[in-house]
Amino acid sequence: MDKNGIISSLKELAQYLELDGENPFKIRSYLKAADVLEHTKESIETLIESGKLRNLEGIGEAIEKKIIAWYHNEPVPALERVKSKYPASLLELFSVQSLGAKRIRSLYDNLHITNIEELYQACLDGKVSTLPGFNKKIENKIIESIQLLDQWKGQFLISQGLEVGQRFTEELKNIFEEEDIYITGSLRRYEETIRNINLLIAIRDKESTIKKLKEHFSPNIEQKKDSLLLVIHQEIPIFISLVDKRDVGTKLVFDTGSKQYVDYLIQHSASKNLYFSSQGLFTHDNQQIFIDNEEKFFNFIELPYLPPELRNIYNDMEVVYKEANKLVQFEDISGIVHCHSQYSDGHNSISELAEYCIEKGYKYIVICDHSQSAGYANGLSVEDIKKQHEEIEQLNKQYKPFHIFKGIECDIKSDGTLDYPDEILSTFDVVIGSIHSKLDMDKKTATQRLLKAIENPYLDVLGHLSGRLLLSRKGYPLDIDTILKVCSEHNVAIEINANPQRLDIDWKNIYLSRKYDLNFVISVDAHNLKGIEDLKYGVYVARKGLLSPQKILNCKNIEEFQNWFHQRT
DNA sequence: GCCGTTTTCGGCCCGACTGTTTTCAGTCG
Repeated sequence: MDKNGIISSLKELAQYLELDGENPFKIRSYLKAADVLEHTKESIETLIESGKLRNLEGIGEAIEKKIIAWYHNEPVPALERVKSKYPASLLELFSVQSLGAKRIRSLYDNLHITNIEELYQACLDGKVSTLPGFNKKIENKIIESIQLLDQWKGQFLISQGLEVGQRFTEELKNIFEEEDIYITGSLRRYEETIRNINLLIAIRDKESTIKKLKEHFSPNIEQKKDSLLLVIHQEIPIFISLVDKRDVGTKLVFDTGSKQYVDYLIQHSASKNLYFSSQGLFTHDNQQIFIDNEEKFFNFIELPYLPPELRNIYNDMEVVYKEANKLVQFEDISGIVHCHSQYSDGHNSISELAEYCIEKGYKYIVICDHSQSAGYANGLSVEDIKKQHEEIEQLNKQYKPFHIFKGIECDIKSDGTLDYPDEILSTFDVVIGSIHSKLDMDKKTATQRLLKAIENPYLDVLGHLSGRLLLSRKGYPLDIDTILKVCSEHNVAIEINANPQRLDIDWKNIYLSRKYDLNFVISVDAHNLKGIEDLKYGVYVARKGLLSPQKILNCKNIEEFQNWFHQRT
């Protein structure tokens, strides 16, 4: 079993034990071990062979033994025992909101519910609300949560898609040395979530390509009319289409989409007496025009080239074409904002984070740990803040000219106040305000809560605006237009949270906010070094929202960045 | 189950919220 398999097994064991009513601390130690393993750079082979597994904090004798057994594909008695007691499908229920181990156990014992479908039916029949520990409200919440899960079923985060897509593309490149392979579809457009991975192979000879694909991926391959469908077990469905090398430009445009944008191109082509379809581009007398790159295609139909991430339908396409080459690029980013350190729930020290940023060529970093009321995330006490600021001042001498800014991700409490008194807030260079608690609000309450926070002169940046977690939690309802308007009046910047689970503020709202004079920060919300690499997702969100680098604070150099925050206070 | 230690067992993260609880259990972040 590989590392990911072992991590999943540890989490699975923890869930089974929770169902079984085990000691919560024992359960937590399995989860902690899974977490430690997940954040260890070293491979599982190295850890086991060098005997270093036990050196990891949270892995003792018992867990080490289990990991080694899984590694050698041997059964682990503790897991086998609990597995035999409950149907595996029961674990699905942990993904339903309002359900924890106690309630799941009650559903299983009393109503013999073993999966989400049975649970949904039992809720519709009104059976769930009659159980002790449940009621009508909880029953309705469960129904709503299952409906959302159903809506998200079969979807994946962009980060998951890219990982699988890139890995698979490399694999294909080894098989097809001569052909060019492209990622297309929603993955190439950097949509927040995707349903499948679309690849395009530019081929010389169709028959031999299909033969090769079948040889390598049989029996997981299905041939469709003019494409091939590959289903890799437990991963994301992969569609592969093939195109004559001479026509790769046209096909790339068609396969990249979006559907609405391609429809727009079809109409536009028709106005030029050209016919554009999945088969290619044709003249009015059905002569195919072969085009071997995208720029030439756009040239031919007399439209400006549009980068894939912008291929959507906007209210005003003229603006999109006009702005397309002025948009922020990855290279424009000077500093990394919103990193959690070991002071709260991050995995790395401030110096590790800083050194990583120096190595990557960034000029500064803003450390933003959680504030005091975020107990679950080890939020910083006033004492911790003093200690952290002293450490940062020390490190700043050492790392000069690189600069570490003193930031905080300060909780916006349920009444809209911030989590520290003014005299503490004034000690930070950057205050990002975010909501982490009491997410179940109506639109008016949520809007008022944020407006109150925005009016606080110490709030510099409004963090992950909607509170959504893609494919797992809807954001709270908000009067977004009012919030953005008031932010511009108070000169509060908006965070573009680049964590692929969030991508919050939504790019569509960035586009709609063009009428206001707003500044943005592309922040990583990183909890480890790898999280800093999420920056790219934020850059794509900003580009989709048509932002230029002038609107993005962390495109500024150290002095300009510092000045912007200082002139606010 | 892990850790640290006063070496062999006690502490481990917890506060807010929700429901109908009239003092607590379960879930969530």
